[in-house]
Amino acid sequence: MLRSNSVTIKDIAKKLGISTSTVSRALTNHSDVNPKTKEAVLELAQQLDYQPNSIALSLRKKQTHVIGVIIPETVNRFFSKAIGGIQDEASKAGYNIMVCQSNESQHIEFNNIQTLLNSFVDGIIISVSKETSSEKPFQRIMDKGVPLVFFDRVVDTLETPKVMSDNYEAAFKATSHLVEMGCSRIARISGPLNLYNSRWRLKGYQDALLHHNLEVNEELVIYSSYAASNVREYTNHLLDLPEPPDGIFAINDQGALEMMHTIKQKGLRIPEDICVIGFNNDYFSAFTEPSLSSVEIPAYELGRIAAELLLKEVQLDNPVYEKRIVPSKLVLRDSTRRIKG
Amino acid sequence: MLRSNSVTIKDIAKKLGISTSTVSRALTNHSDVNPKTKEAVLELAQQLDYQPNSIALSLRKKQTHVIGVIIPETVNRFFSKAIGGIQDEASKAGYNIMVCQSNESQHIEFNNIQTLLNSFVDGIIISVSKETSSEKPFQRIMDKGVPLVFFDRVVDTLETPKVMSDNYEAAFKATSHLVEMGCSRIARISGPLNLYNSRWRLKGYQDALLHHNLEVNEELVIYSSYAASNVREYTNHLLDLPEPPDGIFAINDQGALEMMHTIKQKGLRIPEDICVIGFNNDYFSAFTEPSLSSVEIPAYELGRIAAELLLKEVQLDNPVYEKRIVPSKLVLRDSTRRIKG
DNA sequence: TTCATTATCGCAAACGTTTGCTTCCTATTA
DNA sequence: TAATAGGAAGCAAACGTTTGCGATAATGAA
Repeated sequence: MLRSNSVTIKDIAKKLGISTSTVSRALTNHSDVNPKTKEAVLELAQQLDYQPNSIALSLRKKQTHVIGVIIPETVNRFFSKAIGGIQDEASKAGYNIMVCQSNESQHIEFNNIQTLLNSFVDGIIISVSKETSSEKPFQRIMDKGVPLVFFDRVVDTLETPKVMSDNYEAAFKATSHLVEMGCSRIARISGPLNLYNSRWRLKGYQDALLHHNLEVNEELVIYSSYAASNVREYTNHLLDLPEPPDGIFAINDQGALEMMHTIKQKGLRIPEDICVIGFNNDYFSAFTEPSLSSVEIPAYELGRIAAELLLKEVQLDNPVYEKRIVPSKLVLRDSTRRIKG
Repeated sequence: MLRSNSVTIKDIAKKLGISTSTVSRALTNHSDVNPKTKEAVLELAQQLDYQPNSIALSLRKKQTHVIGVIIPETVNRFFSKAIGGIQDEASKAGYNIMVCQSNESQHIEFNNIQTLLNSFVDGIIISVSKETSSEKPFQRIMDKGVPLVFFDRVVDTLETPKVMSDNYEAAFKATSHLVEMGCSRIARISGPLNLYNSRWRLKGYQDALLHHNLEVNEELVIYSSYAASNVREYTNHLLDLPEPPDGIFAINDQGALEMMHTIKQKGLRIPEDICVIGFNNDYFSAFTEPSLSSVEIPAYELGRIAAELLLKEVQLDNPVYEKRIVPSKLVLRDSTRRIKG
């Protein structure tokens, strides 16, 4: 509030008996300024610890050097890693980021967008909430001429840069791996199908089964929200089936961990009786009992590339609708390591 | 860039044939404006989807409604939870947050401060890096009249609001619990001692031992950075001691998990041969084998309170140096559950 | 009718910059 | 010597608001 009045360009001008224009030009390395006065300005600026007022700059230049980021939630390790990538790339270019979380709510997500637009961010990077079904809010961003980049959870129908992992292929690989380990009844815990990712992962899972001449059994597919609340419930449901699964492709490592816990409580052995593979390769997965196989999605890289694409869009005037796919990696551990059945 | 020129107060004024002052007054609910014109302004504003330019407002009012947050790293679940608390509290008051991570580097932390000050944030919430030793940068923030609040990792010598957990008591409780479970040679993995938290946790550990008439044995204290790289190394070192520990108070759950893994590989049983207790109660800790006892620090609440204190400081003009301690909670599980003796 | 009061509104400055245009001065050239 | 070029600097507008002050008109009272 009573912010000690910081030194402005005017102070320098007054103290040097010159006009603000000249000071400005000296500071911004423009032409039309005598080397001597320029030096004097720079010296005084340094001495007075002058810092340009970025608010005034933003108003004048109509750009804030801030990019907005909307993610479902920070506590999700995948997204916090992605934020790291975004931030590193942004700060390299002199940009700051303003993070909002949608808490997986379409409504909050909409508010976030409003907030960021009102703050005049130079661009927005977003990974949509699992509720999100309408593309209107995003269309609105684009209509306003604000660069927009999707990452991971994309809205595929919009003509704007996107970066995501090879969801289909990742699921195909993971499922095929289970088959190769001798599993024939493979369950899949799927995310909500309005998410592009969930749809393609499910398709990858299904196609992998077909590719190995296995039938796709709808009773082995669980449609879960990402909330971890009912993991035990559907795990027991699967295990109590007349013909229970002998392999599980979980929604993520967190879910897989809890599933393994439930499975073991039931007296079943992993991987002998049932194989489990996760998703995202969380940091604890190497230390679980048994250690958990997983699919590694390079979250940091996803974020970094998203920022890269956005900055390209912000700085150049001609938009390029680039769609970048980053490869995933199968990380094999004990939870799927068994002699072929 | 080619941001479609949004509608301003001028547009409304022109279209209504009145001055911008009147429009402003109508919009801000000031006096001195005819109810009829006011209504007309409001209606047109709505119709044109007028959004006040927050940049111009910031310049004029000298406040940005943005609060800066500096944390060691987003991927650390403790801090991402805290961010959640900060954000929820901030947005309730119409504030946005700008997050920077120091990556545990004092140098980057300094840059972050610079960045945030240049962005004219209305206040700063910070949890210092583990490298941080100097208090100068923070003094500088305060000298500039920018409200500053520390949370969790505080610099205790500065006269500014702080919120933290009861580190001493938490460590005392955890250590005492191990003693009560029959441990007499309890190892402690400590964080770097320039951190206030680490010092007090160490003291709580030591005092608990003394309180139970056990000797404090320096060879059982490992000074670790938070980097997880050398966990296996020092775990083996401890286990290979002539008189190895029969209890471990780990630096956090992540470290504890890896330690448990190493311990089991060595053929030792948990908790029979050695008890392990962690810190922070990570979400996987209920599912490890054995499940991991831990100390729960309410990170979200810590963040929320930090924002609460900061906003109080921002909005009122007279600063209050409040120091808030939030209680921790022992979460007991199988890794310390054994018959005494 | 006249004066004072009040309601309503506009003017213009201010926040801290940038920048197109103008101005002034010096030095070069014919 | 006069014309001109060009270097160096200032003026003022602009970005979108808010707000103190003054202006105008209408209203009421005397």
